[in-house]
Amino acid sequence: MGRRSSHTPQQLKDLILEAAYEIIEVQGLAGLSAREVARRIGYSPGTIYNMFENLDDVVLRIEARVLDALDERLVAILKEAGDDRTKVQRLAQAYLQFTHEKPKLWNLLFEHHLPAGTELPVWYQEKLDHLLTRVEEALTPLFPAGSEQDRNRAARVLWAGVHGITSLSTADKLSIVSTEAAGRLVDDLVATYLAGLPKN
Amino acid sequence: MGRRSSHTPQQLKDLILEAAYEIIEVQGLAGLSAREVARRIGYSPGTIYNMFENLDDVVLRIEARVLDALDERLVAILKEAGDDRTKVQRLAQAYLQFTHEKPKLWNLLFEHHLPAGTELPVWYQEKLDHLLTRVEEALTPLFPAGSEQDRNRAARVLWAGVHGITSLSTADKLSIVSTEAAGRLVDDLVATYLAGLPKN
DNA sequence: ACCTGAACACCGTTCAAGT
DNA sequence: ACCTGAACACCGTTCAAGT
Repeated sequence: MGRRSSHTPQQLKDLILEAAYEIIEVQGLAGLSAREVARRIGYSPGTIYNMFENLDDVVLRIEARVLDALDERLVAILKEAGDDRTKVQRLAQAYLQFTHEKPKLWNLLFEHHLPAGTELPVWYQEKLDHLLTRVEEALTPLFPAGSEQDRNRAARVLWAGVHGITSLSTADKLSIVSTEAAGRLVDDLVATYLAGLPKN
Repeated sequence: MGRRSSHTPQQLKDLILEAAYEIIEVQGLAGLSAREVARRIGYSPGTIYNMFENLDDVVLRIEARVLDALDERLVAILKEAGDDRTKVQRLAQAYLQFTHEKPKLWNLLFEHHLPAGTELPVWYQEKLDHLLTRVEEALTPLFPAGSEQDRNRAARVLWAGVHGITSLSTADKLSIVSTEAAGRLVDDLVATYLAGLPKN
């Protein structure tokens, strides 16, 4: 059939991504389908495949938006004035808050798996590395010069630790009842871990 | 149609669970379908629904087996003699090792979501609580009497922290390269966190 | 050139009907 | 009583054909 296009390719891509974003935000990855996206934007399913390689490609671009949104928040905190340890605490709390605000979108990053044999794109790994860099930055004043390796290990441990708390708490798998309780665990992790670092 | 049953109901249930376990172990949750299970055991798809409520019910029972298998390992470690802090380290390493041995089965616990509005069954929550109890047990000698609340918070923080490291490392989202590197992060988390606890 | 929509190969789940 | 398998309402993805 075919009809005269009423959208530029770029507009069409954005339309698709917006629709996918909304579906995931409300219903999670399980609610997403190419056919549902097509229905919402008033195009046929085939159109999705004219604009993107496949559904995984669409999902990966939503993930990119989520990673960028979190990065913005972390950057804003790093710009604030404040005590070094407090800044690390704020980063951790910002992560927790972000995941509790948009749990389905955040969960997407861990629910979604590429088919076996497919690797995450390089730009995706770079975005992850970038987030880790924000934590490393905040930790720099707490480590003596030349101990980048220790600092980077600490950044990974704290990052993963906060991730574990948020992940188990949003999944209701930590036998805690509230977001506040999760916040206390995050505070405790950061405070106690930092207190346990070798003095310098 | 219908044919004379060649299996007792219990045998049939076990057959279904075994088939589902194998599919998930090799292909992950994405590879599981009621039709594929039926094919493997030589019954029709409808039979799955005679024996279980639905596919989620089957998956939940696989999850139960996984949780039980981890619990067994933790119990074995608690029975060993050894330094208190070392025991906590061993528990954490056992968790890491378990998740790296059976990554798809372990991932199941976090990939699988019940439909909106459905809650995890009570027995599932109890199994989770039970695992947490193992960590609390190992931490008891490290806390003064009467500080159960602090101890339980520490157990949750360590549990979630180790979970975060294993989860991000098996998903390749921590910019680390090896299981050994993940092991070092786990050691560092436990050692540094325990070192940072208020002295008693 | 752009977009469609039928087609293919799948799903989960139900339930009337057959042995 | 037990089990089937057709039926319903979905999927992702492709690609010949229509405008």
